[in-house]
Order: sequence, then C-alpha cells, then structure tokens
Amino acid sequence: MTAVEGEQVASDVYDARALQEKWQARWAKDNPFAASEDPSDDRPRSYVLDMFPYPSGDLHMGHAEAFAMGDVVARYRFQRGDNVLHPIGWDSFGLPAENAAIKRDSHPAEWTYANIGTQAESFKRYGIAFDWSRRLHTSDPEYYRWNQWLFLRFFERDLAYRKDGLVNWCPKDQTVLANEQVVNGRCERCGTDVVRRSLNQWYFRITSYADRLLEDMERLEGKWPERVLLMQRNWIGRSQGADVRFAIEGREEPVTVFTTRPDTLYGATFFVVAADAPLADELCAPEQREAFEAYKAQVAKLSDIERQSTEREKTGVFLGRYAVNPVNGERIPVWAADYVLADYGHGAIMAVPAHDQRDLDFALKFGLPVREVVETGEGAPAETGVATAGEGVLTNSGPLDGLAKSEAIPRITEVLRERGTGDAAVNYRLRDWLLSRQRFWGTPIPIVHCPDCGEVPVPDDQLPVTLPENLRGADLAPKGISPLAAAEEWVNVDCPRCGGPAKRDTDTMDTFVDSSWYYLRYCSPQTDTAPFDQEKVRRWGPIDQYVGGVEHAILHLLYSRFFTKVLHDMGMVDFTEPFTRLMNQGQVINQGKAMSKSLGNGVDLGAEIDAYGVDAVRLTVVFAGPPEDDIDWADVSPAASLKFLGRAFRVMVQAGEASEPYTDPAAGDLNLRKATHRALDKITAAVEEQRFNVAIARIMELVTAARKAIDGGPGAADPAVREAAEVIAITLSLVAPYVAEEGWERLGRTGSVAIGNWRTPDPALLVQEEVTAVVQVNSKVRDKLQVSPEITAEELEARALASEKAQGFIGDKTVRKVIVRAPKLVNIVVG
RNA sequence: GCCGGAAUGGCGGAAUCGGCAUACGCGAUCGCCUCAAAAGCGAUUGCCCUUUGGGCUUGUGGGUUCGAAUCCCACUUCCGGCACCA
Repeated sequence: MTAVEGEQVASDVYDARALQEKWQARWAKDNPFAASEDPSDDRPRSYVLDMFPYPSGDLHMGHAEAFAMGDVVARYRFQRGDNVLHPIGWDSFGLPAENAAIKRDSHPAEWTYANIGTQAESFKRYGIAFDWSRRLHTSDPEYYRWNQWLFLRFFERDLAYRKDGLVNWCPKDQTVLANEQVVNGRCERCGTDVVRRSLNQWYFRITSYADRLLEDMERLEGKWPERVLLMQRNWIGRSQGADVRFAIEGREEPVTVFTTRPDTLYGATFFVVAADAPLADELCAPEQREAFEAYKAQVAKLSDIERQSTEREKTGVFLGRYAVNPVNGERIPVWAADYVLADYGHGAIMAVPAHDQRDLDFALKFGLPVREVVETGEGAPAETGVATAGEGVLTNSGPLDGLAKSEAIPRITEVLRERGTGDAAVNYRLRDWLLSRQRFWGTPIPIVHCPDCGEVPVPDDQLPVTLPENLRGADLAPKGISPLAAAEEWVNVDCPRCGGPAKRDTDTMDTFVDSSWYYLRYCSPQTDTAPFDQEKVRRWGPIDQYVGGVEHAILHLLYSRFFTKVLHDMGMVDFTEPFTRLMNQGQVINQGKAMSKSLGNGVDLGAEIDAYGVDAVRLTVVFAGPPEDDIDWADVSPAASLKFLGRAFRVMVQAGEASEPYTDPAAGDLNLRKATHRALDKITAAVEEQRFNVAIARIMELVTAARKAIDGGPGAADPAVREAAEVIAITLSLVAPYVAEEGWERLGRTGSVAIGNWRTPDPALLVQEEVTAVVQVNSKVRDKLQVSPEITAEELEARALASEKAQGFIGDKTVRKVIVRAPKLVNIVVG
C-alpha cells in the first residue's frame, strides 16, 4: 500500500508526528549521539560511517534504507556502551549543481546549499543518531583546500602527473571521464556514448599501487561482501606472464610485448601493434603509409561501443615491416590493428593464432599462417576456426618439445632471461586514475603553468585556490574547455617561482578525490593546519563499519583504498585499509522495477513518513529482508509495521502504568522471564551477525509473549512484564527510536533509552528444563518426546524404542541400526 | 564469451554445525466487536489423498549419507560484474 499524499494512517495508540517533534527537540538539546574526545574516556571506540549523500534534492527511499541500516549498527554500538563516532556530511561538488545553475542563471552554491539544508532537516526528522557537530561539505573552501594540499603532496611524490593520451570524452557533459566512469562504453552519468580524444590530462598513479590494492584484499575477506572483492580483483586484473623483446628490422631498439603464454612463442606467426599507438606510426614503411593512414582514419571514426564489440570482424593493415622472433630467428610480418589496445601492456603483441582466438580470427581473415605448438587433442585451429587454449604437450618448439604447458612456461622464461631477450612480467588491467575535469563546480587544481618554469605548484601558504565567484549561469555552460578559463583575472597570475606572467590550471578535480579521504576529516573537522589531526585519526581510524550502495564497489572504494595507502606511506595514518567492514545495502524498488518518473512508480519518502511515521518506515525497510537485498515496496507493508509498533507501545505503556521502575524482575512470572532472556539472546546474536530482519522477528515474538502475559497471564503489574517491556524499548531503539524513547519514558525511566542500556541475558534463564527430541523411523519423524537436555544416549534410545508411535512403524521389521544424537534426535533404521 | 551469485508456501523471507523445512510478517479464510463498515482483537492457513490416518514438498535430474534446503556432479532459469586486457 502506498500512502496517498496528505492521508494520515494514524495509529490509535500513539501520535507519530507528536512523538517525532517531542524527541527531535530533546535530541537537539541533549546531543546524545556526539562522540567524546575526552582523553580520559576509556569506553571502546567505534567508528560507523554511511557513505555521505550527494545533495541532489530531498532524501529519497534509497537514503531511507541505507541510513536505517547504518543506524542499526551505530545505535547498537551506542547501546553496548561504546564511544561512537557516527558523523554526517555532504559530497557537495559535482555536475548536477552546475547544470542547475546554468538552467536557473544562478551559482551552483545556491542550489547545493539549499538542498543540503533540506536533507539535513530530513535526516533529523528521520532520527538518525548522528554527531551533527562534525558536519562537513566538500564544496567548502575549508574542505577542498585540503584536496589541493593532498594533490600537491601526491605531485611531489610523482603520484600526480600530466600526460598526453587517449581519454574518454563525454560529448554531452563536455568533460573527460575516468575509466571507472565509463559503463558499457557510455557515460555513467548521462548515458551518452563516450568517444576517445587525445588530450593532455592529470592522472593519479594508482597503477603503482595495483599490487598492494590486490594483496591487501586478503585481509578484507569475510568482512567485505565477496562480490565487491571479486569486482575489485577483476578490475585490477592481474595477469602473470613474460615480456619478450622482438628485434624489428630497420629499428635499433627492439620492441617488447607482453604475453601470458610465453610457452607458445614458437607459434608466433605475425606481430601486431595497436593502430592508435605512436609506435604504429613509427614502424609504418613508406610504401604502406597511405593504407595505414586510411585505416587509422577509419578506426578513429568508431565509437567506443562499436570498437569494443566482440562481434565485430577483425580489421588491420600490414605495415611493410618484419619483426624477428628471438627464439628461432624467424621473420614475421608486423601489422597494425585496433584489437590491440595502445594502453595495455606495451601496445604491441606477438600473435599466436593457433592458441588465441583473436589472433586466429585475424589470421584467417588476412590469410596469415597458423602453426600449432601445443597438442591439446582438439581439432586443428586452422580448420575448425577455434583456437586451442587448454593444457597440452609442446610441439614444433625446439627445446620445449614434449613439455607440458605448465613446465614450458618457466623453462622458456628462463631461456629468455639468459639470452637477455625477455623476462617474467606482470601486467594489470587497471589504468591510472584520470582526475582532471573540464567543469566548474569542483576543486581547482593548484598548479600554475609558467612559460619559463613549467608546472609550478601553488605554495601551501597560498591555499586554498578558491573558485572565482563571478561565474554563474551561462558562464558555466560546457564549452569543451573548463569554464574557469573564462575568468581572466583568476587565470592570470604571477608565477610563484619566477614572478613572471603565468596562468592557473583551469581544470578541476574529479569529485571522487573529495570522497577519497573525507572519512579522515570527520575525526577533526575543524583542523585548519592539516587535512586531519593525525592523533585523532589514530584514535578513531580505521572505520569499523562502512555502509553504502554496491554502485561504489569499484570507484569510490578503490580510490579510497588507494588514498589511504598513499597517506600511510607518507606517515600520516598508521593503517593501510580504510574500511574494516563493509555492508552494501540493497535498493528500494517498486513493482519489480527501479523507481523512475517515466514509469510513474516512484514512492515518496516524505509521504510515507507523513502517513505512517518515521518509526514504521524504518521498521519496514529493516524488516523487509536481509540488508543487502533489494526491497520491493509493493511487497512490504508499512501499515503492518505501524500496527506492530502500536502493540509494542501498548505493552510499554501498560507495564509503566501498572508497575514501578525499581521492581525486582526476579519476582516475576518465570515463563515470561525466560522468553525475555531468550529473545534478548537471539536478538543480540542476530544484530551482531547483521541479520536485522531476524532480530526484528524475535522482538515481535517477545511483544506477543508480553501481550499474552498482560491479557491472559499474570497481568501488566507483574515484574516480568515490566522487564519484557524494558527489553522491548531497548531493542526497538535500534530501528524505532521515537516509540522506544517514549515507551522508556512511560516506563518511568529517565534519560535516553538509546545509550548504554543493552542487557546481557541471564544464563540461568536460558537453560531449558525440557527439550523436544525427535523420534524417526527410517528418517521420518514419527514421534516427539519431551526430555531433559542432559539425557544420556542410552536412555533416549530406550525411550524412543518404547514409543508406541515408533513401534507402530517398526512393526515386525528388524531394527538394523539406531542413531542417537542426544538430546535432539533418534533415528531407528529398520528393514 | 569469461567470472561470480541466487532459486524455499499465493508473496517478502527463516532454518548456515548435515538432524522437527516453512520462524516472523504480508495476503487469504472464518469468528468476536459494530446498526453497518473500517480499524482492532482472536483462530486457521505448504500441497495432495480414500482425512481419528497417510503420502508428497526447498528450480530439474543424479550422487554421498541412517539422515540433505544445507555437501558433490550435471542441467535449467534469473541476477550481477567484466567484456578484443594479449
């Protein structure tokens, strides 16, 4: 059921809106969720963080789910008595603000900060246990100043550099994109087909951390979702093999190729250079120049989508040159083709058509020879058109003949090393992080270009380089170069080194730079002498639990891991992984599909809250299923959540009215006490295992047990009912903070229910006097016995065999075997 | 194409140590309350049959085991990631 706007499906037990207003005011006054920086505070510290929001408008259902999940974790830590850091801020640079400014003829800051204000109010109403005093916005100069400072440190360490290269260009947004922002050949933001352009751009040298980014994932095993680790591993894409140097006739220097199959070196029958690599230009013989230029023009016209299609037929052109195979001296023709990528490996390959499908496709199209060097027992590739890549025995390979593939690889690598024509090598799919953007609403790159001194860093004491304030509206329209270039008085500066006339770099940083280290800034958001206070980061870091969507599995999480490792190497942090545990919450969808305007299936968070109240909405998203699963709003019932909360609230109110806060629970009804402590035990285990939906199911059972005790048992005044009601308030505070606070108060308690009130179940009350033992005959359940948990195997077997029901199924058959698992089960095997 | 994950009632999901399948909730049916309805409260609810009983059931087919939703093999379908990475 979806709420109709304005319709109030009020509970007749409590007034959600009144409770929200009452407790919001209380929390604003008492600030119960602020992290303590008191050095004498020796409570265990927990750092729980939700991926900070982008201020695109008001909060939506997606935020409702993500932050409800994160808040369960944070509130559980608060309940356990930890000193919890649970901050909030905004990822407030980015393209949508700029587009809004162009449309409204205003400044991006207006739209951005107005939306932040709206979201902040909504978060407060949503009751998330944030420490509001640490709020940050990445578009504040006090924040982005430190992006610039960090950029300069990266620059000094040669981890930030500028190079010419083919880059991904989005024609609509008129900016370059990082590899990670290109999805299926399209701009991840606007869906436009990405084209390749040759431009001079800034990069972070993330590739020099590829091995560590890969290796350190071992320590995240079991703590991060397996699929995220897998995605990162695939993205980094480590390949082990060898570099092999081929002499090129008429060229002094040999050309190196990378191969994962050095064992097939004797099967190389031609050589291919990436058509768009400078090397292809260089190697092209004069008589082939015309054909090559025509081919290059044809390749340049292709979009990335066309280019990357594996359906496409192979194309290429002979360059009129020959390479020499270093192991057998064979001359093989050099071709240029676009199936070889300029920016992977060395931009050139040895082609072994018999054992590589792409090379085979190419060879068959252009009539190049195919020579098998590994006998796999499959059909001949030249005839079947299928390259054989499996295990086999080497042939036609001189000294390698007769070896298995796995033996031949180290052998040939050794030979290459001895002769100085190659060596073992590793390659990564990961490319350097392209960080410059030709847009306005981001962090200016703090470099001055001087005709005499070249790239000159802006001195630290002149940071921040702030954005010019006079650009707005149409000034920001995409022009293919940064809008900042138009701000002449901003661009033209004196060179910090020689004092001569120079120009500022007009590009801004990818906003993923902002989010790569924001978690550190929360530890000391006011620090104005460094990006963060190292002592405080040592106290709080790394993040114990990070919560956010799987859409950042590669982008943000990889970049953040990279930044953390660089900062570690700079001696600024003493850990190397930023996020100890990661939880990916699912999406909220409706009627099987993502919510969208065109489908008209959007569910408005504000309307749901108006109709059912914050607590019911939060309970609904947490109870719907495992945190990582998507929630289909058509499958859930906030009305049912509200009904349950009403039942729970009535238990607390009735217990509060009927008994005193200091009642001794030991005097209460034993059955209810046991139910309460068993529930507490199970709720605790479920929350620890992050199975929040199960924890709520156990709270529901406890409410039912308490209800029954009130209505048909010892009555509301029984101390066990009070105890149950208090446990309900405490456990419910993780998802339904308003009802929990109000219920706690109605129970006569003072102070917030949310802090340090979690209880440990009494082990004596968890012991069961009787358990159910199952009696099976031939594995089918035939009887159930109530037995002591300490029953011996012998006694249980005797009682099972004595069971009349079991005997009925045994009849006159022979008992062949009796399996006893005291005290739970007996299986009598007859035949 | 390659790599990974998933499949449990009408629906969302529980049962992760190989030992009572279907907890909790939705929906549905019946009852109470009501002039009536809604809300609320209570009961029933996996399927089938020859119904005081019995049989079957965790995508399909096989296997291991006294015993399988759970482990193994094959297959089907769906979801996700990568996609000319040498």
